[in-house]
Amino acid sequence: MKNTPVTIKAIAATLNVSISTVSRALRDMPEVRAETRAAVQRLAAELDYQPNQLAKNLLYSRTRTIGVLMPNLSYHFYTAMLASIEEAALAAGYSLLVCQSNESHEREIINIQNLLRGQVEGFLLSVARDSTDYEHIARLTRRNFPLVLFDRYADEINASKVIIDDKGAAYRATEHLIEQGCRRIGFLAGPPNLLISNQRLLGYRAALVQYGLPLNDAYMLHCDLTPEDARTQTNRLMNLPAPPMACLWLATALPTPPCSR
Amino acid sequence: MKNTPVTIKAIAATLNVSISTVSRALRDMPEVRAETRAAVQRLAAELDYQPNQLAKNLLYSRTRTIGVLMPNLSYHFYTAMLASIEEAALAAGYSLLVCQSNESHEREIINIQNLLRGQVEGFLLSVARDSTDYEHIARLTRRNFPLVLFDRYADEINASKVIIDDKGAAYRATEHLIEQGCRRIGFLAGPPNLLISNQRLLGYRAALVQYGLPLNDAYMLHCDLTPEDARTQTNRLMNLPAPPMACLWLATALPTPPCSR
DNA sequence: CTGTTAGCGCATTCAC
DNA sequence: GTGAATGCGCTAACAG
Repeated sequence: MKNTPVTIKAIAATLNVSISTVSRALRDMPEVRAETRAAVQRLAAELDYQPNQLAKNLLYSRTRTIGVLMPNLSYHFYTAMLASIEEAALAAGYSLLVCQSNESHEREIINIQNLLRGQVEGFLLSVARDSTDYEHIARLTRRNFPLVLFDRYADEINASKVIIDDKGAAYRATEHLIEQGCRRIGFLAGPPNLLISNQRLLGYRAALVQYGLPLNDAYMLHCDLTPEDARTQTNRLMNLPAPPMACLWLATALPTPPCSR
Repeated sequence: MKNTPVTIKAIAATLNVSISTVSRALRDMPEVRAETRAAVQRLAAELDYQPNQLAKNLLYSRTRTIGVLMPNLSYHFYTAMLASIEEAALAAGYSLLVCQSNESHEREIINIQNLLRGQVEGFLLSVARDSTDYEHIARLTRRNFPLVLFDRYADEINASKVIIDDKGAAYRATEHLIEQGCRRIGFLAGPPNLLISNQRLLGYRAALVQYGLPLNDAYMLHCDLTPEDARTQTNRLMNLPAPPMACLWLATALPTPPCSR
């Protein structure tokens, strides 16, 4: 059960050298006689010695672990992000402590606590749908704790952010539809308390205004990111007396719709 | 930058008590005078004292962390599993170190190394598509390292397994199609070196035999789990002179097909 | 009720 | 070249 009973001390004892010599030999330090080093390394290999990372962690106060907090991994967007994050982390010799908030504010708080307890060196996080206040995150930034937000963010949070130009992108997408000849364009936005929803909505509205099209509230619906609600809201749009000729979705935030083919 | 400069020792110093008293007070041990405990706890709260988990880890040789190795999180099946695993882990006070092998044998080996280094207390893993030998996993079981396989397994691996009756399920599914009147049934199996692929294939074949239907090799294709190959193999089936009237997929292992609606 | 000591496994001074 | 001693932060005997 015990993972690694074989310690540096044990090696030192059987070889009749000191602990520090073993430590040095194992790390190929120059000031160690070749024969001694060889002997130590041979025995270490034989015993399948594994340095105790826990001890090193304490000594260096480092864990080489990054906490990742995702709203929901059933959105393919986040899964794809996770794959990339993992690749970069692996290349840098880091591991990932991964949690999902399931879009819940409370879960987000609990998870942050939990990750902190696991002594992550920093956080990557995308805020949950149901998070409205950000005190739990502010606590991190006040401590100057390494933190990067991605995709979903909030102006109140003073941290590095990896985001897109939500407003501009929505503007250009809307513009494209207008240029294709669409005059009635629907917009299925994400939850109203998510900043990216509103930014995109702004872009959409700006484009309509710019092109002299009417702003019709019936064409702008919010969706709470569940497949059910996505369906409900879509139906509401399509059942309008004059249904939209095209519709923009907050695609990255929507769960992959069940595929019926 | 330093996460927790405030240690138990610092508190002890400012309060003029011993380190152990602080330790005891903080953990609500009975043998501490009420006033002392109150004073300690007040100061600790004020300073936002956080016990150094690294030190505890070393002391107890425990990390409360479980390693999870998934073939690929873009398969919705694994994402769903991860959500459940996480829930159970959280409830038990554990964190998850998550890795993806991306179906690669080498990545699987590297990830196991990596997770071990992160000092996980045990593993949950589903073998990668490209893993043919299992020496890297045997190394774990030989050490008696806590390990549970799920979904994908191998007979050579001597560990607890959370799996389904692949053969029986495929048998019943095939039987169902036969009862619906299908006489030509296709079977799109997973990669040949995945045991679950073969188990399901066995069930399919057994059902055909049982019902006196011919075994036609042209109806049994392997698919390497990429969307591209899934499409290719499906086309091969459908372009047969007498294409199958129905087809069984190794659904859990296939990536969610891009949804075009 | 409280303080002192020892030790988790390792790296790192500082001596010799 | 090598060894003895110190400490990372904390808990657990063992005294008082």
